Amino acid sequence: MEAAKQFRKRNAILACLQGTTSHPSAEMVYEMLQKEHPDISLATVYRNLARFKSQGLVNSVATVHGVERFDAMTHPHVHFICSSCDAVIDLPQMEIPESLSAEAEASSGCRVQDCRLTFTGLCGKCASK
Amino acid sequence: MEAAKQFRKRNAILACLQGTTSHPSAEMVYEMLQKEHPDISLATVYRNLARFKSQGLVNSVATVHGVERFDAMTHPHVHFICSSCDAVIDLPQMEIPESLSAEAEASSGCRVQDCRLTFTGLCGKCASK
DNA sequence: ATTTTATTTGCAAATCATTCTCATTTACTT
DNA sequence: AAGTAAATGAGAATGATTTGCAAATAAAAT
Repeated sequence: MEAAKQFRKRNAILACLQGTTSHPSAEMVYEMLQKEHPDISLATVYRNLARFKSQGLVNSVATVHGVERFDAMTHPHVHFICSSCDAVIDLPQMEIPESLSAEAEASSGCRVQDCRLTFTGLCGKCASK
Repeated sequence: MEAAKQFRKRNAILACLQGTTSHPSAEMVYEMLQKEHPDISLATVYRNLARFKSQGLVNSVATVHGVERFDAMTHPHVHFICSSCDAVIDLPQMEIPESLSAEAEASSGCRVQDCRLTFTGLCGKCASK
């Protein structure tokens, strides 16, 4: 059984994002793909991340120290950013209350398309140091 | 009655942020100060914004198209970002439920220091076009 | 299968926001 | 007035991201 020849690198980039919960940056994706595709270019990673974003396959969930972090999970969820180690962590147990978006629209006249809830602080590891 | 001579530009930068609800970027602050201080340098704006941030006088509330946006309001509140015109708008009517941070800590073992709730969509103006 | 056409990619240069260096200016202290 | 420390301006440096372009790859047409 062969991997499809089409879009080999593009698919690898998407698979990389889908196979991790670490919310990597473009550079992190590039490094993660080095073994599998030693000849990949960083520009290709950026290009395809931009494409995925415009297709709704991938979201940018945060910008940490000026670096964009990505997530292949399209279902909106809650994140935690560690200010010590810069980890971006899912909080899958938590739900964003449905009512919030409606409340926002009602109180402001805006049309809400997306809602993001992000905590900052110290992750478990860093807190215990 | 005279304005203090001390820190004239620094104070102007802080006053600028405190006198607007538009969540400007460093560059926008720089432009807003052109009349009052035509000789100010962009580096000074960046330097002082960084200082204010580390002093807790100013928060960075969002990064829009790679550009950091600032807010002199330290009381945590809810924001709306228009994906069409890039406005960052306060939703002062809305409260972030107190319980959320506690829930996040309980479910994750993280120590929450800050909580940010941000909606994205079309602002009133852009929605009616 | 071979030619034609369109898409994807690598590389390097360009861009843009932000930070840094360093010489100068400003304000405070004596 | 002279000394000292902090703040500033100007421009160079940095770092992330984007872009231009030519080469490689894949798809379509023959």
